[in-house]
Amino acid sequence: MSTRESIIEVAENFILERGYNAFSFQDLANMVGIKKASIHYHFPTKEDLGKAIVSKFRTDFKEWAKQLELQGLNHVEKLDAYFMTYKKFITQGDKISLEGILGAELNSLSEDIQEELRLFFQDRVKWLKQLLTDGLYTGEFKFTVDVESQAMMIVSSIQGVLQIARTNKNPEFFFTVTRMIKNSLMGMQMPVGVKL
Amino acid sequence: MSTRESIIEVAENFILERGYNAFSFQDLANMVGIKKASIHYHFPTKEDLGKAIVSKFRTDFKEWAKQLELQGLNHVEKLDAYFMTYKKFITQGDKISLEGILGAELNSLSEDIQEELRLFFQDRVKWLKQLLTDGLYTGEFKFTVDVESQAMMIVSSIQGVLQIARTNKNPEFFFTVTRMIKNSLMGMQMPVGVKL
DNA sequence: GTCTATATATAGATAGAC
DNA sequence: GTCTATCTATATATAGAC
Repeated sequence: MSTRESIIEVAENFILERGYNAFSFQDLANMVGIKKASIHYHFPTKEDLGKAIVSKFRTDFKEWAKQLELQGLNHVEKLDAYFMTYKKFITQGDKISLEGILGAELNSLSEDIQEELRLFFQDRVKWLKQLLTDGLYTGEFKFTVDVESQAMMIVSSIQGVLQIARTNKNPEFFFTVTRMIKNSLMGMQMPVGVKL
Repeated sequence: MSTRESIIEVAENFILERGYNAFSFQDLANMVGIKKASIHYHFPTKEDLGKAIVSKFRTDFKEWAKQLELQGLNHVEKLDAYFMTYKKFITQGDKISLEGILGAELNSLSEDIQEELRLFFQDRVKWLKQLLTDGLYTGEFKFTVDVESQAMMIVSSIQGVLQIARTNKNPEFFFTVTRMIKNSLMGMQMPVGVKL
């Protein structure tokens, strides 16, 4: 892995763990094992680094979606796969989603990063809307609200529960919420008495 | 209003707008109209100020809940009132919820503030669970999942949608999600074709 | 209770040697 | 591409006068 890639990886972890405003080039340098001036060689400003990371997330998501298509999954399985992309944040390290942290810090970020974040959000909503539309058509999903609202509800609750699960040190919340979303979409009722 | 109260009010706005890590005592001093050394007289450290603010939110919520009881509202109206406590974040200023921003910045906050935030979250979930339980009993609410999961779903989606609505400059998302929550709780179906 | 002045540390960033 | 050295700005925080 190139130094540039190492920097991005370390910075990405810092952002998801602590936030964009709570790590420094010095922190990066320490983790990567180079001096902080060297970080500036790869990313002249912190903003450049921030943009590169959000951009990478967009690219990675598109690649993920492309690979997913090759797996011949049904729409319920694709929904599960979508949830799984978030599961690692809560089970592997003390992280939340990129949208969650950058959306929270929004007004302290450069306009460029904000815009890239909006595009990232739109990518995901667009993908979800397509999934919901297709799943409705095949009969796998049975909800009655319009797909846009349904997609909004999904992204909102995922983003929120990741933060809430971490704050309260209870990863189980994540699974409770994703299970509810899934059951709701499939027109099923949740078994009464599920305890947290 | 005392200087101490002014400081808290200004700091509160900064936190909800930019986050805890993106405002300084100098910023506070400028807004309040005193020198930054004077801020330290009221709050020796930034952490003291942070704790005071989360603590104030807890007190305010308890007071709000107490006042609400005096108004003789039914459970659906109480739910609406709960939503309204968040509405101002999105309509009055470019803010998100305290849980949202501090939950996102969690790992950069002191353990004391984290703990106070957990208590704040628990206050709200406890209140919601009681509302849901009572509303089920009266027949105003008709959901079948356990109240704990339902409460989790509500707080998650509210927290998430506040951030998403702000990021995408679309306050309407907030109303879409709260309407869906309400309809879901009341066992109603959302009208098809609601456009965003 | 608010001020001026200052201490100390660290932030983001650049210059220039190797 | 990485380093040492340095710059400038700003952060949190304190001392002590008024």
